[in-house]
Amino acid sequence: MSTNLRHVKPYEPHEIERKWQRVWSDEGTWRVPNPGQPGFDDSVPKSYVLEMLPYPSGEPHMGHLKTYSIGDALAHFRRRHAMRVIHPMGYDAFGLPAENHAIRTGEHPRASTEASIETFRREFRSWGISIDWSREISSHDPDYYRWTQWIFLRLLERGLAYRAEAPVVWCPHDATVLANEQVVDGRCERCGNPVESRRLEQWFFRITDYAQRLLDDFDELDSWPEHVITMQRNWIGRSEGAEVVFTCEELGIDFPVFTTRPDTLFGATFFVLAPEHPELERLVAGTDAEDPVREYVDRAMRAGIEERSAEDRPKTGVPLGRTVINPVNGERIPTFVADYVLMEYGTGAIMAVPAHDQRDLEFAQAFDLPIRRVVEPAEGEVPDDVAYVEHTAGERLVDSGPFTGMTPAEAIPKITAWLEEQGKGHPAVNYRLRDWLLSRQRYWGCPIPVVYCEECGIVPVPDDQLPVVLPDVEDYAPKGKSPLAAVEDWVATECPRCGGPAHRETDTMDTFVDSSWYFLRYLDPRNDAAPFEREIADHWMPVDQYIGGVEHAILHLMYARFFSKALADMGYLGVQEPFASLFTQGMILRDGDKMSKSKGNVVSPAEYVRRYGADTARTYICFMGPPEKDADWADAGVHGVHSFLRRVWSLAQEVIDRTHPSDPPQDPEGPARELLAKANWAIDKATADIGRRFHFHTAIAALMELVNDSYRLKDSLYGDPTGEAALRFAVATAASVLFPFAPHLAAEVYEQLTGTRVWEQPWPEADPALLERETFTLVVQVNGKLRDRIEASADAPEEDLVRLARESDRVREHIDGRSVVKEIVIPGKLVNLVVR
RNA sequence: GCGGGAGUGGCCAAACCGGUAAAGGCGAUGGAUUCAAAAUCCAUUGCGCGCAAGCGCUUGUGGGUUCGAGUCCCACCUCCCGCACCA
Repeated sequence: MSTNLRHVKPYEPHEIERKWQRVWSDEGTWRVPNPGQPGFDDSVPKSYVLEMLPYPSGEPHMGHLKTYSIGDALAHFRRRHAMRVIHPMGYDAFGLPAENHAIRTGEHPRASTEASIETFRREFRSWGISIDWSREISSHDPDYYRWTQWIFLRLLERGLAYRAEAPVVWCPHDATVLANEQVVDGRCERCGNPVESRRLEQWFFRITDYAQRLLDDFDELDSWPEHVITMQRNWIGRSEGAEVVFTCEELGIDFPVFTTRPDTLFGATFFVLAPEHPELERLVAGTDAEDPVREYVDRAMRAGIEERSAEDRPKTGVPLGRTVINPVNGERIPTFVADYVLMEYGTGAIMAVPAHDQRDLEFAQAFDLPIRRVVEPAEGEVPDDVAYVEHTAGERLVDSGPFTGMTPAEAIPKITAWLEEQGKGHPAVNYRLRDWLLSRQRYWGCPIPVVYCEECGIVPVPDDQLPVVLPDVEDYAPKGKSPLAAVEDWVATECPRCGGPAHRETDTMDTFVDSSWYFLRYLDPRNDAAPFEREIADHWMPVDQYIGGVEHAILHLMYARFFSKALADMGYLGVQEPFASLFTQGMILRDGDKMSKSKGNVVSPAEYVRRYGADTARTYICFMGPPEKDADWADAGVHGVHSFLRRVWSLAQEVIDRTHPSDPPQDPEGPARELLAKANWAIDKATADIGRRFHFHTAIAALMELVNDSYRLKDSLYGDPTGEAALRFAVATAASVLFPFAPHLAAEVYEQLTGTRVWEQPWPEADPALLERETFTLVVQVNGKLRDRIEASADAPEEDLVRLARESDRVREHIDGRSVVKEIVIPGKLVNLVVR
């Protein structure tokens, strides 16, 4: 039995952490050169390990600690597997919170943001994260946003950025437009207030051009969580069907509609336009319907998007008093305006088939319109108040002219082909994805580099005049246009093309633009001739492992994919997909809840680093459970991990004190062999858990077992050279494998034991001879129930195992006269005797 | 409604290919140490019956496949996440 440790020097995390942080900082340990720079070595593979860059606000929170603890563990693990790891850091510094703070306090967003960056930088260093600080960037730095503007101009030249009037989402509280993606349940993602629909002229990126490629290229990815791919797939929302033209003869207007069910065309009994539809005015101008329609449209536009999309809302609408012609049968059907039709999906107009669409059915019932079934199931009745939309075997078209009797699957291509012959339609693919609205009527963002000239219209700012520097303003309050509009001497400029009077664009860019290419700037951060050199980018890209919160599953990740594809198409980049592998971490909770200031349950990393040291905080984060899952922060758990680290420290101090450096023993016996085998088992398990699955918690648990066994066995090992060598090896191994999680403690202990720097050592490899056991515990079952465990020789043949099993007293009791009808033998594991 | 994920001791969790369910941690109990407490070290700790050897039960519920199921199949219940009047 082990006794209390001899008196040893106590574990002083702060002293150790300060020491190693200074070494890493002074020596630039984590710097990695680019191709062409001194020290560049292409003989080992590169690995780009990247965590999502932080938005600097206040101080880092637990989520940051988790992201960077995971990423750093991986970066260290890969470095020690002979990879050149690039592991940079930067700040997503533009954004609303700093600006809202400025509105309240008058403090310039630059001042508060840079103060926060200083705090983040200091804390990241205090965590001992292995960053190549020479590559640090911030999106609000003119040296950075100059190139954001440059990329915008390239997209503009290529027609991928454009200005257009369109129905857009407006947040009255933040007084700016938003991207569709920034609306959550009809509310502004930032401030939580209901948003409205407005028709405004805005800047867009033509991401819809890339909809199909954004879907197809999921195949190119190495390892992304399936649910993230699914979320993006749903967001892009590809539907196959047909575009069909309905014509208003009286006015000679064609109305194309998109449908996934051209087989139900003969069931169309009316036609509906969205309130935002641009042809509405023309349809009703000068008719009796004009006033009621205008009133309905006004009301629909005033109602918030949240209200409009509320569930179970009764269908409303107004007849237009016009008809359109159904191209398949020449029938004139009435037209309506109704807000259940959305302008942003399809063409903003639909053919209504109440028999086969639940929404159309509800509208038809409310307005007493005919319901005509044109697809019949093979058997069974369909209730009157339910639209028949299923696709079942044996269903057939009815009352559908020449297509009657076909199955829907047959009819869809035939009807579409017929429409095409008539010039009334064609096969079509529709996407739910909308173009990315990038302009914001706010101050703290990257200025959009264009001017408006009375003669020349929209004129890009020439490259040699970039950056368009964000000027200081007096008043940050939003007034429906950007605060920049008030800076008259900045706004007034001359046209770069004709030299005449012109004014600058005063909107700024969505901050997601800044973060759509930052991972490329890290690669060539001081380049002042281009955002990055293609050769350098192609060397490091793609990001081999990207790590961040699942909240960016759609927005950031899709935008960055789009930017990469556009840059690749323009020849600036050699990869289509920026992030080969993605890992989405779970949240840190407190008492089962998200941490938030309003709940008062926020715990800050700094407090725990101060109390226990960074190694404890980081190791605890990695020990809490599988990192992809949410996990509850528990002070008792932190304490447990701290005890473990202290056990490692104290054990090492005692071992250093009582033993002498030596090589690991060659072929030990007894407890020395047992401990050596345990150390090799721990290496094997931790390597697999970290490398294959990111299951740091089980890797750390294996180290706990190794340390526990070392405590249990150490007193029987002291005094014997072989035993002491095994003990030294076990403790050095524990430190070596612990290094990715608790780098300071591990570096200190490893140096004490071996005189070398642990990060310069290759990752340990388990000795196969020591992974194999001479004996194993044979599990003996009778009829599948565990009846005995017998120590058996590892190389015993199957017959011997069966014999051992049958000879067991406990097994014989359970056979008890019955006969063994089957013997199942799993070598090295168990024998199951089936008796009857 | 559509799509995705999850349910294992008092709590967090492990069990990777169908083969000893519960490794590791927290908590709890007992002991050592201490004037005492904290800290530390050691031991016990799924539930039930039993003095004990032992026996039985146990992975949300109910079925099935199998010599053997936490793991595979079917049906259901509960919870979480994403999207949602998407034509």
